[in-house]
Amino acid sequence: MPKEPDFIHDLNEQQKRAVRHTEGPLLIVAGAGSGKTRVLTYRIAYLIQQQKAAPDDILALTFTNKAAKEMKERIQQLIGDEARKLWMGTFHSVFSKILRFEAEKIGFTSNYSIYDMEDSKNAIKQLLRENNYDPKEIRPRTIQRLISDAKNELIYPDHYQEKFVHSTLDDITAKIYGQYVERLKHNNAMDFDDLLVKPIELFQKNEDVLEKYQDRFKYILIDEYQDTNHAQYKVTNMLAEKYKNLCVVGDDAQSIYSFRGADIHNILDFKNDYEDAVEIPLEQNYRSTQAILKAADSIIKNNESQLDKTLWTDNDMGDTITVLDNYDERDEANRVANYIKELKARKGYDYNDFAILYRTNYQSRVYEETFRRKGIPYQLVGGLSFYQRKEIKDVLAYLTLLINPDDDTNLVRIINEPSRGIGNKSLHDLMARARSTNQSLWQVLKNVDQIDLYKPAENSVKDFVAMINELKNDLKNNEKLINVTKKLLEKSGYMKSLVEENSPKSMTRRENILELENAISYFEKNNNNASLSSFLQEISLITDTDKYDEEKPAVTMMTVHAAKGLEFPAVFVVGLEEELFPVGSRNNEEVNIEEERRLFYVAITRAQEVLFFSHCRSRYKYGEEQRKRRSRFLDEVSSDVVRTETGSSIKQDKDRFSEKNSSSSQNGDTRIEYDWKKPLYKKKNRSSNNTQVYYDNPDEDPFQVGAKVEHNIFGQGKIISRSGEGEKTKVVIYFKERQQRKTLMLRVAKLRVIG
DNA sequence: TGTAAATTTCTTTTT
DNA sequence: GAAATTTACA
Repeated sequence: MPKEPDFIHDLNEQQKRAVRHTEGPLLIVAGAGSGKTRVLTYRIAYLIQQQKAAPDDILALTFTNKAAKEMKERIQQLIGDEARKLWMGTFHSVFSKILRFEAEKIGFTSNYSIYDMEDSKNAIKQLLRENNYDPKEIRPRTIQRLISDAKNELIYPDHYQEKFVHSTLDDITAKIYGQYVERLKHNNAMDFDDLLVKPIELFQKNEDVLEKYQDRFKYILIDEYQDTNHAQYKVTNMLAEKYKNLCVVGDDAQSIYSFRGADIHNILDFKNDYEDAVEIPLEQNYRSTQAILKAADSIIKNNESQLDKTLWTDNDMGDTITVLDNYDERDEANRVANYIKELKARKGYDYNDFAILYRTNYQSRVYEETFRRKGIPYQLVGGLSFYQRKEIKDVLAYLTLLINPDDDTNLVRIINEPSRGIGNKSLHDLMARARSTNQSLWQVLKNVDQIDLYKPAENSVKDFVAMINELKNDLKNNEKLINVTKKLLEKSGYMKSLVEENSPKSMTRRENILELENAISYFEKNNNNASLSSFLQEISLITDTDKYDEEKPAVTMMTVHAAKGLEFPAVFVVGLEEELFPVGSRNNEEVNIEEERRLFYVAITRAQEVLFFSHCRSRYKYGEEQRKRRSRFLDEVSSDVVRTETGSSIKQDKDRFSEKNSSSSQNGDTRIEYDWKKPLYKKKNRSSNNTQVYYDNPDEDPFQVGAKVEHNIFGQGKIISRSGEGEKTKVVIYFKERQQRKTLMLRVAKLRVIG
C-alpha cells in the first residue's frame, strides 16, 4: 500500500477517521460548517492515492451540479488530472446519463425528452381535458403533486388504485397517473421523478445491467443524505448491494426537502440497513462565531426529533446578532441596504461577502428595486431561471422535436409559435385524430392529407413538416448545432416575429436567445462529440444554484433552500414573520413546523461572522397590505446573543404603534407593542402600491419633468408635465417613436428612467 | 384566427 | 401586483 499522502494532515481526528475508513458502509454525521465537503474530497482523493480504486470506480452524488464541479476541481488539485474520470453529479444528472445508455431496455430511446414541472403540468392538464375534467376544478398542479409523491414512494399506477382510492381526488389521480405514465412513454419523455424511478425499473428487469453498474461503481458517496427520498434511497442501495462501499454524509438537523419526498429516516435508519455501518460524527464547526452557533443551537433544540450531537467551535464569540424590527418590507430593504453599506465601510467587506436569505422567491423583488436605486450590485439566484423563460423553452422545444418528434407536449408548444395559422380548432382536430388512431401528433401531421382540415391550416402544417424535416436532415448530416439553431430561428419565423414586435420585451427575448446561442456554441466547443441530445439533457438539469458565482462582486439574494451548503461572512435572514417564516398553511394542510425550524437553522448556520434577522409589521401580499406578527422563531433564539433595533419609521408612527415596555418578551429587550390585528390605513405621502414612486425623500423621485423614460409598449419618451400627488401622480409623456402624447398614472405605468 | 381586455389565481421551498 | 387564463371583438 502506498504511503499516506501528506494532505491527510490537513484534517482533524474525526475527519481523518472518516477519510481512512475506506471499506464498508460509513455514515458521516456532519454538523453545519464541519468541513464535510473537505472530508468528501479528501476521501475520494485518498481512495485513489491508496490505489483502492481507480477514478472511474467511484460514484459521488451531490446536491447540485456546481458542488460536483467544485469537488472535482479540488480533487484534481490533490491527485491530478485523473480526477476527470470520476462520476460526479446530482442524482438526476448521473442517472439521466445512465438512462441514455440503457433507454432501449425499458422502451425508450436515448433521445428521450426531459420534462420540467411546466411540461409535466401541461401533459397532465391535457389528460384532464381528455378525460372531461375541468382543469379549473381539478387543478393539474394538485394531480401532478400527488403523482410525483407516488413516484418518489415507488408506488406505481396499479398500486395507487389499491392504496389510495378513498376520495374522488384519489380516484381521478389513479386514473390520470396511469394515463400520464403511458403518455410520457408514448412521447419518449421522462419527468424529473422518472430519472430516479426508471433506473430502478431498469435494474429490476435487467439483472445483468444492475451488475454491470454495481461493478462499475465500487465506491459510492452520497452528500446531503438527509434529503434523499425513497427512490434515491432504493436506487443507491441497489447499486451498493454488491460491494457495500457506501459512504453517506448528512445532517438530520438540515433536512429541508420533505415536500419533495425527502425522508429523514434514510439517515436515521442507515445503521439498521447496514449492520456493520460505522458512524463518525463531525462536530467541530470551522465556519461561524460562537454567538451564531449559540443562536443556531437554541433554535434546533426546540425540535423533538433530532440526533444527539454537539457542535462546537474554537472561533471567537463574535458580534451580537441584530434583529431589525421594521415598518414594512420597503423599510426592511432600506435598512438592510444601509447596513450593507455601513458594514462594507466599517469592516472592509466586499459586496460578495453578503447574502440576503428569505423563505419565498417573491420577497426578492423589493430588494432588487431598493438595491438598484441605491446602486448596490446584487445577484439573484433562483426565481425564474434562464431556461424556464418562454422564448428559451420555445427554442428548446423546437430543438427537442428534431431528435424526438413524437414528443407531443413539445410539439404542441411550438406548432403555432409564432402564429402560423394553426389555431385552437385545427390543433384540436389534429389531436383528436392522433388519439383515435393511437399515433403521435407528428405522425398525424406528416399525413395531414388524410384528414379534412381547414385549408389554410393544412397548408401551414405542410410547411411546418417540411421545415422540421429539413432541419432534421441537417442534423443528420452532422451540421453544427449552432448553425441548425440559427437556421431554425430564421425558418420558423421566430426571430422575425420578435423583430417585428419591436417592443422592449421582445428585445429582451432576442437578447436571451442570443445568450442561448452562445451557450450552444460554448457547449459545442467544449465537448468533442457534442450531440443535441446531450446538450438538451445537460441544460434541462441545470439548477438555480449552479449559476451562483461567489467571485462576482455583488450581494447574493436567494431562498434559504438555495443557500444550503453555502457560507457568507455576513447574512441577513429577512421576513421572519408568522405565516411567512414559518410559512402559513395552505388549505388545511398542516405546516411541518419542525422542518421550518430546520430551515431557519440552515439559514443561521450560513453565517460566518455577522448575522441579522429582520421582520416587518406589515407586508404586501396579493397586492394587499397585511399586518404581520413576528416569527415565533425569534423568541426561541437565546436572548444573550441578540439585540433588537426598532426602525425609526415605527417610532414616528404613533397612530399605529404605542410604545410599551414589554415584560413578556423572552429576550428582555424593549419592544414596541402593536395591535397586529388592527387594520391598516393608507400612509400619507407614500404610494402604497407602486414601487416606482417610493423614495427615501421626494428629491430622489426620478420621474420629474424633463426626465427621459421608457415604457414597455410605447417605447422611449420624455416627461412634459406632472400633476397630482402620491398614488395619484400623473405624468404627460411625449413618445418620440410614436410621435404622440400620453397621460399616464405613475402608479400604473411601468416606467423606467433612461440615460 | 389573432388580439386586447377582463377575469382569476397565485406565493412555499426544487431536482 | 403579476401571470395565466378566459372572454369579447375585429
